[in-house]
Amino acid sequence: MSLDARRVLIFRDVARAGSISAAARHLGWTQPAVSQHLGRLERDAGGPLLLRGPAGVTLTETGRALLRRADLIAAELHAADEELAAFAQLRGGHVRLVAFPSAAATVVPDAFARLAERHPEVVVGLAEAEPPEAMAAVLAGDADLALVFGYDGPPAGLGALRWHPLDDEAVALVVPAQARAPHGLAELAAEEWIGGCVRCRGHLVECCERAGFTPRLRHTTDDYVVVQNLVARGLGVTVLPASALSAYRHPGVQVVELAELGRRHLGLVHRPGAESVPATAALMAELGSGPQSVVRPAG
Amino acid sequence: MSLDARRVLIFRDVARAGSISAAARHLGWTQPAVSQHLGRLERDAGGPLLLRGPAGVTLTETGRALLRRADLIAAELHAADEELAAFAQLRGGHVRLVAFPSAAATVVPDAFARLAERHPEVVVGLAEAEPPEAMAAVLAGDADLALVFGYDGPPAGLGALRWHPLDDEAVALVVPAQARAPHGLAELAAEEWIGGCVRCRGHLVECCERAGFTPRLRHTTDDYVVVQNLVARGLGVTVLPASALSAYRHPGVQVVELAELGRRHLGLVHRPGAESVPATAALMAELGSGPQSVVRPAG
DNA sequence: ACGACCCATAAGCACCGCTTGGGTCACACT
DNA sequence: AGTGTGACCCAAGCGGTGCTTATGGGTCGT
Repeated sequence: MSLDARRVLIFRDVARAGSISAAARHLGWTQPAVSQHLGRLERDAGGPLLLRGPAGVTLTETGRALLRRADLIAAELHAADEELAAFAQLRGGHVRLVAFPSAAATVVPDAFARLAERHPEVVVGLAEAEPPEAMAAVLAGDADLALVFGYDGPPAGLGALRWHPLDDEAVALVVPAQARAPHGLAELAAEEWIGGCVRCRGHLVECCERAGFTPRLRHTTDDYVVVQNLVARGLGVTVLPASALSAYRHPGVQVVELAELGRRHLGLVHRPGAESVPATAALMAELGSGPQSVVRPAG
Repeated sequence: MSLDARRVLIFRDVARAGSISAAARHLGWTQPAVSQHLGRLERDAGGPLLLRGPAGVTLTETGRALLRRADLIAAELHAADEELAAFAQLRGGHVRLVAFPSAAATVVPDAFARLAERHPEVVVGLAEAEPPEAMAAVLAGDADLALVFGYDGPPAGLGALRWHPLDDEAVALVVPAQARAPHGLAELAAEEWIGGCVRCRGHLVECCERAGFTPRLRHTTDDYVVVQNLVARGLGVTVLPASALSAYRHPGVQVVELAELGRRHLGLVHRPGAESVPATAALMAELGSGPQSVVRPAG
């Protein structure tokens, strides 16, 4: 009744690949080899882990439970691998970072440059994903570190993952330059709003509802240049984090920082224990120590 | 460069046992077997993990780092083992059943009650849907089991799904009590007909066309009480399955079983392999073993 | 000095596990 | 309806992993 760790990891490959054949191709094996492993694993498990269909496999409830464990095991094994490689000093190790797009274009390259200067032997990998997906990637062992943001604290759904705060920034109201400067969100209940990315939009709606109204969302784009152009032409109002406004500021808009919009917190998410992997720790240090491109408000 | 999970766990045994020989005894192996595994693991790791001494082994710095990871992996594997054993022994697990409305109100509650008595930890879910939608739900993975019916065999559109027959019942002609008892469908070509649910209506039309005429459908309702009221008042004739007539029988109607109406087959539909998922198998057993509320005809 | 531990290495053989080559099934395409 | 494709499983074969036995070095105790 004891499971073979190797087969559990093979099962994970199958679950992630979506079919036995695809997993076999990925492993460089033939399909029956993987099939046999799964058969024995299911015999050990006492029931089917996945249902074979004409277009691949789908997990059973038992299989989904095992996959959660398998992800943890795979991630831990990978971390051990990196840690040992660093100890062996054969190479500096490998860090895989997932960052949300705007950070990937700003803070991350700086940190990568500093890391390359200080630890030239460390190899870095970068993928872009919004916070929920980024955290899922870390949880699944596909990444070591996720650069994410949350409003008024770490993002929701941390689960067993660890939160390592880096910085936080104000969120500001953006209205046309010629408009009367508002002193509260409630004054803008009648305006039309421009939404950003999914998470930003959710936060905007939340703040407005706390102020007593539901915003009428007209346009939606996550490009902060486009957003400001729309505002300058009077097509709506919006909110933007300070970093976006420091990267680009349209002359036709005015910016009003409001406490009721909360603050946007930037931070890293990782698995417990990952912070002791040298390469990961090095990247964390660079992301935390460097000159933040996130502009701190004067007050 | 990647570590073998099995060797990592063997290394953990050695570290915990304090010597290679002790770990070998614990594993039921010989000492060289463990020694060789460690050798290969250290080769993969790129450096020594433990120092061999006359009184056993002591971990190197690298080894201690690996041991921390190995403990986590072992714990996770053990947890997975227990979790899977719990599923296999039906301590927990979910089954989601989709049944057509009249069955959901009769057979299903009985089966659920028996299942709850025998396997109190199994959680069941129930949704109502007509056979085609129920089968689609199973195919889409939204349900594990569909309780459906078909005429003269399994319903059409099985596709890759499996059919598990439960029972079958006669379908009878329902005409006003004072009418002359018909001996065949063809005698009723001039009558007005009352249709039931979509599938039942389709089957009725099919049978009539096989008898040489197209029925004139006047009323349509899937309530078997209403249908019998309409028939009793001479507003039309219809067909009903035996179970509906055993649940309610209007005194003003007479019932004639006709072989040309075929039989209505009750059964379960599931995805291949699902029948051996413990929780699903348990519900299937209860649905199959219980006293059927579908009345078997005398003949 | 000798036995009792610890360990590694070498050679042999069994069996695990991957491959090859069948076959079924469902679906899409002609 | 026939055919092609891609999914899966099963059966048989064979190579290599991995366990065994056998042997030897090393360091402690007594």
